[in-house]
Amino acid sequence: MEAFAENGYAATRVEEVAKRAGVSKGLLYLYFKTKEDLFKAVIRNFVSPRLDALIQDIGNSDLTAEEFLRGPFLDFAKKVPRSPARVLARLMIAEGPKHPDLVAWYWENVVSKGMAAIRTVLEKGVRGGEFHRSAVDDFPQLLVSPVLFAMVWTQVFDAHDKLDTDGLMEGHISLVLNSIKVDR
Amino acid sequence: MEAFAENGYAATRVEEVAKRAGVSKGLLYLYFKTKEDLFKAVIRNFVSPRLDALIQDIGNSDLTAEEFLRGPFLDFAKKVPRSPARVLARLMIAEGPKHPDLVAWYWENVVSKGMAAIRTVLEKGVRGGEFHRSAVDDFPQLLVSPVLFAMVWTQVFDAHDKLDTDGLMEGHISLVLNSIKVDR
DNA sequence: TATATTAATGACCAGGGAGTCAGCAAGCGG
DNA sequence: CCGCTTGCTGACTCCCTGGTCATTAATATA
Repeated sequence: MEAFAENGYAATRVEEVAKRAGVSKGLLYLYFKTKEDLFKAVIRNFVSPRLDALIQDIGNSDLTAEEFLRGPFLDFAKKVPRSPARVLARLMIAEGPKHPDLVAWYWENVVSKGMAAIRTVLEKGVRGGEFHRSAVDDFPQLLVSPVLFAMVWTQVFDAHDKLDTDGLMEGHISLVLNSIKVDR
Repeated sequence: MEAFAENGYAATRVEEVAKRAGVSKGLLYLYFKTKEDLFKAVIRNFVSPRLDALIQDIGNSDLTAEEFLRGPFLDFAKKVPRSPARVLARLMIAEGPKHPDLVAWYWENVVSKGMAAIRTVLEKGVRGGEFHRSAVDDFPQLLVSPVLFAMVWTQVFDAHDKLDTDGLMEGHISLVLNSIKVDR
């Protein structure tokens, strides 16, 4: 994963992967048919455990929708943009279009589930009278877009302008809540 | 640009670029010292004219801050995610870390200027009593993050879930305005 | 200890691509 | 018409890397 993250798929040498793993190139070809196979396996093995941990982390709590957004969701949003997971985002963006089945897998196992989870929370907020109906109901992506943005920014522009990702996320959540909360 | 956009830097053959340009590989090496040189020139030549056009487009009008966001800014935000410019974003994300001087140039000529422009508009809104002070003043990135998000989404996940980018942008702007506008 | 089976190595090969360069073509000046 | 300059070509070289496979090491079995 480190190797692919640093150099991208095409520029990464299989031998380099082998070296970092402390094995010979030949061994990799005993376990993976091709370089592409290896790549896909690397991605999947990177994602799966983290995904499980995340689902566990967020869990099914009895929080209100706002508490959920200010709590577990904000925690997640603060953590991810500086975690190793951000390189995954860059890889998926860069290499995705060339590996459609990998994207399909990622879609099914990560993105669509995440989206569904967010929809559920928002729906709960609306039904419970906490939130107005608003654009985020139709476009839950609006809740996550700063997360992706921060992941990208920290990898591309950090040297030129270090982004306070925690502040960004807090600002984002408060901005959104301020817009959708039913005021009493 | 097409070639690099399709395959990424490493997987693009210089000969392929030459073929699409209708010249020989040798000629490219008369004008560009190396493949990397060629790549940087391609990016710069792609960005520059569009940037000029954009600046012209937005211009200095006498719109209120809200009118500006609902007008020229929203137009821009709707147009970009499905324009050829989106492949540029993918390329910068994918290849940026390997070409620091290209990122530096892009930062100076595009990103920092864009950010400054947004700050100016928000500042005007606040000073004119249209807007509250809010998180977007500290993090103007929050205004653009859905644009980047949409550019990425349309290139990676369109096959699985076609995103209504226009709707997303309209929703975003109304959400933000709803949050920061001073109500009368 | 001897033998069979499984795990792992790394030298090797074939294909491909970045970069070079001798030479061809086309305009230009006399 | 002829030399001269400039623009351009594509065959060639050399290196690199994905993938193979004969060989060796380690482990299990008898």
